[in-house]
Amino acid sequence: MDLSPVRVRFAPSPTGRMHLGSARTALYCYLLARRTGGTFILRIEDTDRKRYVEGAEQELIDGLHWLGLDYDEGPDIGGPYGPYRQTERREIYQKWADELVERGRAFHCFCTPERLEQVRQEQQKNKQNPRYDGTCRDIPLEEARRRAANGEKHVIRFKMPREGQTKAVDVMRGEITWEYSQLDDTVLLKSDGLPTYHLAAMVDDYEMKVTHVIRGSEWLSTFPVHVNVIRALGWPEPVWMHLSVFLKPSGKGKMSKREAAEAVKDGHSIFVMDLKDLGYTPEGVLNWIVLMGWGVAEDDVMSLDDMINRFTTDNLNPSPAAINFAKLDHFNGTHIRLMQADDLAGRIKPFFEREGYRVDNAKLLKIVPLIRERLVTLDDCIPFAGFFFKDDVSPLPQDLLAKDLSPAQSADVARKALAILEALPEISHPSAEPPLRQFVEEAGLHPNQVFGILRVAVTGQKVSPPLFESMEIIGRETVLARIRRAVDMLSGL
RNA sequence: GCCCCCAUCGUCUAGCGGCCCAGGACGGAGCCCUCUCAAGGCUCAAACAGGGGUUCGAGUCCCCUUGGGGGCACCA
Repeated sequence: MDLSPVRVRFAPSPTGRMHLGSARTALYCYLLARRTGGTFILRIEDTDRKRYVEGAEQELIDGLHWLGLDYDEGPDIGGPYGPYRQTERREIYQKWADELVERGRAFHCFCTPERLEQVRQEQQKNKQNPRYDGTCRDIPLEEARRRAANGEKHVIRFKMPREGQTKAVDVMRGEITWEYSQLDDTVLLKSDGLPTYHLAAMVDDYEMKVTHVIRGSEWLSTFPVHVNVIRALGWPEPVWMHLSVFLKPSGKGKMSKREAAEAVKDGHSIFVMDLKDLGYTPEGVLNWIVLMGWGVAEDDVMSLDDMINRFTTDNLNPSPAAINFAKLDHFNGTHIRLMQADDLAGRIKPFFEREGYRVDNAKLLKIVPLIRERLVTLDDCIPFAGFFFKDDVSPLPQDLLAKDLSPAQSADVARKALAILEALPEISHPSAEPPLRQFVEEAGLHPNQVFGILRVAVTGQKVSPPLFESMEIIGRETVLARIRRAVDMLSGL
């Protein structure tokens, strides 16, 4: 791979929520830019005002920031080639559309949408490929300009050659060939004066000196249109990469709305900002998506910096990839375990607060080592450690029963353990474990029978962080009070 | 229907003609550790879609078939 500095852009349209596919495209753009010491640009492709969604641009920006994919030029921070929002660049597209018309490579088309729709249906009925029928293709330029000047509604279409073939190179796939007979006179400028993607993106990439285009493979079919527009204008061609699509977990087809909803049901989502709320970390998400379409032989746990150092366009994978949420869970848990205690504490604190707990930082820092290797997502801190911040716990009586022991026997065990702990001036891991273990042994019980009762008594739950460490954090008086209460409950069974 | 793309374990992938009776990771199974749940360690099962070529030799190159995906808008 050539390592000279690139200029790449992530160019989403603000028409919906930021999903995994966008995130991966952005990530690869970012990696290539950072790897080569190049520039990463954010450009908003908002030329479709019908599909424009309020707030979508902000979610895109938030998503990139959350993931840590900082861009060097963009709508909110500016840059030398702005503006970076296409609706703010209309005159530029106008100018180049005119240039194409001037060069005889584009033409005014006055056909109404209704007529075109009719033609399309006719063609389909006759089993022909739907395509522009060329009605306005040969209107003399002066006449066309006169009609346009008179305010007649029109679009500008690219005048695609009628015969022969055209070729273009995608780095992942090599050379691709199309017959011109299969290509259409694509609309470049809409009747509202705004450009379509096919013009806008090419113009902006040229004006913004983009050297490498990384985009989704849904653009592969219009790829020949794009290279023809660029060549008609005599512009230098960027390096092209069309990333594979993400398939739903079953591998059968693209992620659908229904599928997306299904994912949410079991705690997952294909939307970046949902993942944040669900307790996923940028590290986990990034590590997960970077490996979908780009493979490494070994050592697949990577930080963003690792990815930058290792990324290369040489082994990008063109085949579609099925989304596998189990793998996200794995990477998320792995990165959580890799975090420094204070870092992790800072990240789970908002999740406790979201549940309404008042969080003491010093206490939180003591809890982190106890739960770190148990968290798959950050919000798992609630089931594992929520009780640390509760004034009281409410164990289920039947949960207090030890395996193979009657209520009376369980109560007896609890009473004896209580006595042992009451004899201690303070309850800590080192002070509490030896005498309790000794008791277990002398009583001929299984450790779990004794510790299980205490766990439920003290934490209120059957699954918890390690018992002695937990008791130490909770504190002697509270621990004793809770065990006394458990003794009472057991006696009443 | 037409055009284009893709094809290695269930999934994500390594492999760019001999280093591969195919490596890693997730998931699965088993064992160990163990106060619960995890984490961790060890072990196992699991793939080159099929058929033709090319070559001394093919997962790797070519063709066909099959399967999958994307697209066929005044949407991106």
